[in-house]
Amino acid sequence: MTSSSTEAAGEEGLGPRKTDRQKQAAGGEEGGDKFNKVKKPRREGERRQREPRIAFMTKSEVDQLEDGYRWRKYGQKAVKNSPYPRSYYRCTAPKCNVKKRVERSYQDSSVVVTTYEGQHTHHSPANLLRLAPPPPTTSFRGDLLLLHQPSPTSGNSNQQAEGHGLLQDIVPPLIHGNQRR
DNA sequence: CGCATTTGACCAGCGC
DNA sequence: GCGCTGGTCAAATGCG
Repeated sequence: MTSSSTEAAGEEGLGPRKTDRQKQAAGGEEGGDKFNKVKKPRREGERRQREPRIAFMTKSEVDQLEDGYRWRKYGQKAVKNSPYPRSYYRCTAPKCNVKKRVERSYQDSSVVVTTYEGQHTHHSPANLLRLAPPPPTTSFRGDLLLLHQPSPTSGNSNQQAEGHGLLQDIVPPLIHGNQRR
């Protein structure tokens, strides 16, 4: 976190999101418009949309990889490339717009592809708890495969070093196989 | 009671 | 121009 920071900057956005979705299944007489645009009005600042997407494979049987942060599942969709559905997680922190995308490998059901988007702006709850439970036998961290991120920007060679030190930045060294729930 | 999860619906972008 | 996929939100429900 000292330098790097790609660009992120963040702050902004998340403003005009009042558009009430209000499903048509409510009450009944709504008349007028049935639904307003309720999607991402990302329009301001054309110089955006370049967050560091880090995708890496992790050999694990559970989707909820305890990386030290609390994730709230906000969606699930089935992709065509995989017979398994893809789960979308988001950091529970209000100021943390970090998103996580968990998908199972279509070849190895024991391997899940986790794609992190953004960086945490707060400390991990696990750190505050100071939990230090020694994992008994779970050693899924042994297999970590870095995936490359294709750069859509044509003409601009955007293929910099792959992850490397970046991984340690997004993955805190605090992983305990303690699963609640 | 609170929080996390689940499911459905809708939109936006891209491809053909 | 239309279709499809992917992505996100919103409300409801269940469990602790």
